[in-house]
Amino acid sequence: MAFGTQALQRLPLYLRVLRELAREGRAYASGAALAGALGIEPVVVRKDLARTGVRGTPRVGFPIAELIAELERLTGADREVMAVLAGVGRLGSALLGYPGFRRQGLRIVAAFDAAPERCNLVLAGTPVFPVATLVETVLRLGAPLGILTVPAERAQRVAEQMVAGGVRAIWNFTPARLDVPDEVLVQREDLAVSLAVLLHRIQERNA
Amino acid sequence: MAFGTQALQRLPLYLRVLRELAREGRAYASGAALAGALGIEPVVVRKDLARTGVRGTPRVGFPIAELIAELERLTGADREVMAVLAGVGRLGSALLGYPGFRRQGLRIVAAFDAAPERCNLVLAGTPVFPVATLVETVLRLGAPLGILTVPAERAQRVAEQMVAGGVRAIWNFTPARLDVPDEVLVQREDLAVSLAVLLHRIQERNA
DNA sequence: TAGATTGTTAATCGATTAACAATC
DNA sequence: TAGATTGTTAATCGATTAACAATC
Repeated sequence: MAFGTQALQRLPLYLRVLRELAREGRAYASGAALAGALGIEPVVVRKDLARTGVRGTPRVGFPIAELIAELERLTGADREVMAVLAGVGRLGSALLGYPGFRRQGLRIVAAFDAAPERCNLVLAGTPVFPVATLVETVLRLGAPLGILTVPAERAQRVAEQMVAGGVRAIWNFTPARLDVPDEVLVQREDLAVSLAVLLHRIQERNA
Repeated sequence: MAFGTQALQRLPLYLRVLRELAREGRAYASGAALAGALGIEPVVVRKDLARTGVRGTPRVGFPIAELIAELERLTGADREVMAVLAGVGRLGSALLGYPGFRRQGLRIVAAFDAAPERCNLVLAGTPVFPVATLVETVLRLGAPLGILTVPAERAQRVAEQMVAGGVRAIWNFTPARLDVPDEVLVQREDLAVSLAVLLHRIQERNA
């Protein structure tokens, strides 16, 4: 069963609430309880959960453990994915230190930077290498995912090196549009876009 | 004319391409040129631009300067918005140093942190104060926007302090759901959600 | 006039919401 | 049996795509 982008974005939110409920010792959760915790409509929850294949019981709710397992599978949290990160600036080191990623199955196994003074360090458990060694290191490690946090003007070149190293997907935190082969999946994470949306909404609300 | 979320997210992308074209000395851009640069369909560009109210000329294209001015207005980049930031950890300092925000009209006028050793510094031009002074400082400055980059377990409390200080909107970088008055706009920026979407897509493509 | 490009209307697609039947 | 909750079908809404008319 395929999930649309919107439904997909809700899955990790359900997961978070369900883990909280599991920690409290609950075994079942109603759609209404999940909806309430997230501030969304119960029918949305029922539709989403129906598509996971996990069946609820009327008057009882959905089995939490089963839902967690299935949602972890759907969000990729049940397996480890090796990643490399290029660009150990402020944002790059913030991502290296982000504790939640590990829980979602992301293993950043190597980082790269152009500045010699940032190389041969270990940041948050991840060794930092000179960017010149990126292609060979990614090839050797076989990491399928590249995280791009370099300055925008270097983004295309480093992306190409990642592709040469064999990554199948790039998580692009730069505003640059990347020209890479079709089979390489690029997900853009653009704070400037988010800020523009936020500022527009603030304006709209003031009007 | 109201923009939906999707259309709204494309506006800053048009803006970026148009600024680039303006820098090259171009005065007009066709919808097809914009579409090509962004990898989207020309009809989407025409629809979006039609809603800005800027009219194009057949065989010529859209007037770049006029479009830029209108898109800056729609994305809030034509006015300054004062913001305060709470939580000067790795992510918080990354945001303080992000050069693009300034260009979009965001002025982070004060930052706050619970750790004394991070207070009374100036980071990327922004002074850092003890979080205990947040309410009074925000009241004094009149900043309408709060940026929340504290640990998740402190998010609710700091959000309440921001609201007490009078912010009208919160840009929430924590995974916490915030319970604030309805009139306070909350925009969530959840990297865990993005990562889940990315991992799902990687899995899907491998299947 | 011919051709390229904008602008618009209609069709399609996907997501959300409403209504209600099924089930424990 | 009654009532609460799940599951599903139909209606609505919004965004995208297709087709084509209008314009320079």
